[in-house]
Amino acid sequence: MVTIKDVAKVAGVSIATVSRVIHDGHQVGEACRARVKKVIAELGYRPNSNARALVSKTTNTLGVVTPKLSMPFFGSLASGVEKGARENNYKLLMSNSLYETKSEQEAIDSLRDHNCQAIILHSEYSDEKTLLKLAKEIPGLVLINRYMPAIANRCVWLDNVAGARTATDYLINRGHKNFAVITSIYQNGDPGFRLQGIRESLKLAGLQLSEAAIEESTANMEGGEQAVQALLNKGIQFTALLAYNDLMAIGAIHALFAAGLRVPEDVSVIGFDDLIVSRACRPRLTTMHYPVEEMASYATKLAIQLSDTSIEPESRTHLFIPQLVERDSVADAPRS
Amino acid sequence: MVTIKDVAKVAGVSIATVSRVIHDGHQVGEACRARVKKVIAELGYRPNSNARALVSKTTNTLGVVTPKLSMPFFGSLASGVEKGARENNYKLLMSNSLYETKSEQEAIDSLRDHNCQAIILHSEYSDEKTLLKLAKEIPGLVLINRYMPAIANRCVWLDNVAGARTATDYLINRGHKNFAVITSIYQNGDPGFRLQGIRESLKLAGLQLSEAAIEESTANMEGGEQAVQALLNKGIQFTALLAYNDLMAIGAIHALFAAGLRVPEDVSVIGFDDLIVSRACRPRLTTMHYPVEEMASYATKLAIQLSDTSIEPESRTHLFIPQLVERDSVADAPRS
DNA sequence: TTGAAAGCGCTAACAC
DNA sequence: GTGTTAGCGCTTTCAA
Repeated sequence: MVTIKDVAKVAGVSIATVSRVIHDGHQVGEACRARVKKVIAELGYRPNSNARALVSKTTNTLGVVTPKLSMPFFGSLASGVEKGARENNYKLLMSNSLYETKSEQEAIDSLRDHNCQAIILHSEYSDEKTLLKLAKEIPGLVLINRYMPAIANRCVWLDNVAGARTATDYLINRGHKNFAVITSIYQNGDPGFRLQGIRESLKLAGLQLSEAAIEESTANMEGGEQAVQALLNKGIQFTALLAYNDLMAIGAIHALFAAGLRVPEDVSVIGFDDLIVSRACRPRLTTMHYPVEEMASYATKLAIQLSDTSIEPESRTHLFIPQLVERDSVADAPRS
Repeated sequence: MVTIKDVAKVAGVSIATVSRVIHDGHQVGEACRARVKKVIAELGYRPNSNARALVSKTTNTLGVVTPKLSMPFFGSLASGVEKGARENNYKLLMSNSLYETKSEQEAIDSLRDHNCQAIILHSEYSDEKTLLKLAKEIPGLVLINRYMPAIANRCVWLDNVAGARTATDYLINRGHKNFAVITSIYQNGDPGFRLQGIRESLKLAGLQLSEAAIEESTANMEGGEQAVQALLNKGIQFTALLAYNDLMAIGAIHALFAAGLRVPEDVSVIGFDDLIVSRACRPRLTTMHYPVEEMASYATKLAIQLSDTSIEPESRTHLFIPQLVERDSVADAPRS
């Protein structure tokens, strides 16, 4: 490993001078700078970032904590963070929380040991108190996909209620009157907000949504399938189905076809998230676009900005609005 | 920030003693150890990993370089690495190469600056010379999804040829005689091997595969669609279609249905990779399972092992075999 | 414009 | 058992 000393020795200068030319210091003579640069190139010298971090206390390192990278949604989130990090010349430290409060905490601690200046956290289960405490301790902490009024300027989140309302209104405008909903058994966070949006829109339109027409299951394809089967078994009549997310919507489509119903001719189905799978099913899924990757890059830049405590943080909110993506799983309500 | 000095002062011992109890040193008195531990807990002391890395030259940090995290395949890869890292108590540094040789190199360099001891690299475009040089310099470097005989014991790869043969043989055994193939325009790496496997099996079975029945396109859904349209436009007759990967297979299914052909009744389609999308399409895709996540964890453990140069590396090969996953997109050849 | 030197937080000899 | 001390590679005063 070639160190700053080696460079200094070969170039015949002091290590201070080498350090200066690395930092583009203008207080170095032309000839000297050129010589040092040449030696650096020849030796292939690269500053040791640990040493640098130790003395300067600035690591240019950013951490992300997400539940599980193998889920496409979080892959996109990570990708957005990576983009933001790269553009700002930051390194990216990554840790999965596996949906557990304990490993989430461990993940965060480990990032702090590394002097991460900025942290992007996707937390569903940690309670507000923990998060608030964390936010106080780490200036560069940004929450993604969660909103807490007390630290509003450090939350990058999606208006799930508005998204669900857009989806519901769209179905209403297409003439649908009989709705069913499949959602997650865990109603805290996103699922709860989306259900709320659905309820609001339906109520405003004077439409009924009986509790029996709301089926809870796991938030994946299998869950979607089971939920629809349950709905069908109960004899619920519906021409429009709102799913908590794309995966459930796709499971629903499978179950619907299996039951001899056509999508969208008999039943219109709408998803939420706009994952890549939504273009894989047939019919292609109409859904609400969740701009995760964009939000993640945004959150990254925000976190980096906030980590510089010399800058007064703006007290603004960072809210994104999901957009409807029309594909082929929704049609006008059939004339009955 | 609380340092080892603070702990020493409060506990009334020297920093060396604190360091010893941290490292579970058995050369510390019972009472003393207990007291130090108590102080550590009270103060919430956590060792600074940069300082630690600087002096001990061991960072317990592992890096991954993949093209793009938002692609489900790489998300799974990253997830597997994360698992391996977590299990070995390593931190994970992540960098996207975006399919460019230049940023791939930058990504690797940045990992080296951080004293990563182990690196998992998914490289498609770097040439062998570069890779070989890198491997020589970094003992803990492991290549995933690429095989180079010179460093066979540091490659974790998939037998694409065998996988393609399995897929092809399966179709042959189902009575198919008229084959078509859709593959990537880039034939280096995976696509080339898979095509080779197809050719081998077909030849062995005495079946023809005209060049016209092989259509190249981009390796995604759109590409799959276009390729099938091109095949159809050319008037190619086929009852079995082998796709380079799941995404192309799904695009193919869309195009087939659009053309009034049924899958699998008229045409059987088989994919490769077994991404989550393969369960999203209808019919569900029969495909070859690529155990990325498992391979990635394996590669991670291997890299960590190799990075410890005191251990003699085994000179074995790390080859994984894809398995057939039967779902609903393949049927017996129709009687003509 | 350049160099000497202090010190970031920690580990690991080496003393006692 | 426990303390003292010399660095790890670097940045950053402070002098010259």
